[in-house]
Amino acid sequence: MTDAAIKDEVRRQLAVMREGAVDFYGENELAARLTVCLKEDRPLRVKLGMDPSSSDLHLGHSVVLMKLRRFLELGHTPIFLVGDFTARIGDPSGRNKTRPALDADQVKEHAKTYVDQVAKLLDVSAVEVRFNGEWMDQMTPGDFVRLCSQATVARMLERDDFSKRYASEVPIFIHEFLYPFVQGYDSVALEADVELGGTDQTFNLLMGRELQRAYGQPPQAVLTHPLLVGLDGHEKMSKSLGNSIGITDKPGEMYGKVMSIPDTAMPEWHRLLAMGDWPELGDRLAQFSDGDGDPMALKHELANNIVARVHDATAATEAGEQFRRVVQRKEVPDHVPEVTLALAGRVGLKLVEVLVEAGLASSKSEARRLVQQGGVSVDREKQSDPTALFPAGSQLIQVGKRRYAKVVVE
RNA sequence: GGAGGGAUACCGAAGCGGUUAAACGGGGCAGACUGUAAAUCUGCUGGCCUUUGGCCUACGGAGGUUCGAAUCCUCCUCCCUCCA
Repeated sequence: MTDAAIKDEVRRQLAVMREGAVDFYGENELAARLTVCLKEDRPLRVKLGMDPSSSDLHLGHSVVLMKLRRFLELGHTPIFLVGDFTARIGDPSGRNKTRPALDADQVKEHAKTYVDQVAKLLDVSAVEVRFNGEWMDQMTPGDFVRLCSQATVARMLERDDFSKRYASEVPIFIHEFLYPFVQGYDSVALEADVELGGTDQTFNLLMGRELQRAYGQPPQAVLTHPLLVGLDGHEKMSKSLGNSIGITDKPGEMYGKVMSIPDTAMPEWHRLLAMGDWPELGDRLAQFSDGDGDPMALKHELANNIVARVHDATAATEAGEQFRRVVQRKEVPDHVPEVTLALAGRVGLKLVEVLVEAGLASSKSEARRLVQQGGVSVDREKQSDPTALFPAGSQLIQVGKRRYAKVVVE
C-alpha cells in the first residue's frame, strides 16, 4: 500500500469506528498507531468487557457488540472480556445504590451462557475471549495496593454516581472504588489499543488510559456509545428495570416488545441498533419524524430487522405474522399452552381455581379480581362470576389481551 | 470513641396510640380508547374463605406497656451525617 492509500484507509476506518459513538478519546493517537499497524499488517487489539452480573444480555449490549463486529470486519482483533472477577465486585457505574456482589458460582453460571449469546451477533471463533480472573486472581495484595495508588479519593468522589449518592446519604462501599482500577488494569493486561463501552462507562474506560500510562503502555483509545433507551422510552434499557429485550428472547416476544416502544423512540433505536445497516429504513424514519410515513409499518420493519438479526429472517417473518394476527386482529395464536387438570370426583372446578392452576393468575384473589374487572373470557365469552363451575372438557381461557391457555379438565 | 438522624408494602414516600391492609407518587395488572403492547382516561393492586361479611399475615429484629401499637418503652441489628 502506498502512503496515500494508507492515509485513505485510516480515514475510512476511523469513520466506521466513530459511527454511532458519542466520544472518541485519543482519536489522533489511534490514527497514528493505525497507520503503523497498516504498514506492518498488524491488527489493533479491541477490547469490550462485560460483567456476567446477570445471565442475560439485552439489546442495549448489542449496540457495542455490533461495534465490536465492525472492528472485526475491519480486520482487527476483537477481544471479548468476560468480567468474572469484576462481577464479584459489582460495577457502581450509573447506580444509585450498591450492586449486589455475586459469589463465584453465580458468576460462573452466568458466564457460561454469555459467550453463546454473543455468538448470536458475531462470529466468536474470530474473537479472543478472555476472563479477567486470569490475571486478577493471580494478583497479590501488594500488586493491588500499587494499582490503587494511581488515583485519589477526591477524584473518585467527583464521579457523578458517587457524588449523588454521597449527597443523598446513600452508602458507598470501599470496594466500589476498586472497580475502575480493575477494569482499567484489564486494558493493561490485554494491551488494548481500543476499548468500547457505553457513556456510563466513561470514567472506567478513561481509567484504563491512565493505568496503561502508569504501567508504561501507550494509552488505549476509547469509544463511548449512547445507552439504548428501554421499552418505556425513558429509562436506559436494563434487565432490572424490566424494560429490556433479551438477546435470548423468543422471536415472537422480541417482535412484540419492539412494537411496544413509543413511536418517538424509533429513530433512536434505529440509529443505535442498525449500526450502519438498514440505511433506507433510516431515511424513512427521518421522514417520519418530519410528519410523513406510516409509523406502524416502520415499526414493523424495525421489529423485523431486529428479530432477523438476532434470530433469522424466517423467524422474523413468522413473528410478524403472529403479531398482526394475535395483537392487531385479536385472533387466537397458533400455539396455546395446554394445561390438563384433574376433576378429582367433583362436579366442576371453580373458575378462580382453574386460572391459578393454569398459571394465568398468581393467587385466587388475583384471579377473582381479573374476573371482576372483565379480564377473563372462556371460549371467547367474557366471564363475570369467579365461582362459575368448570365442567369436564376442553376450553380456551383468555386473560387480558393476549394470555391464553387451553384447559382440559378430566 | 462521642453526638444526632433513620429503617414502612415491588420501589419512593406519608402516617407517629384506635375509624390503617396503611395516604400519595411510580411500577404492575385489567378496562375504555388506539395503527401498536405508545399516549390518555378509569378501576384494581397481601393472602384465604361459605365475599355488601369473616379470618390470617404485615410497618428492620426480639421483648414490654396498653382494652388496643407502624405509632409509646427497653434491648438488638443495619444504614447515614457530623465531631474525634
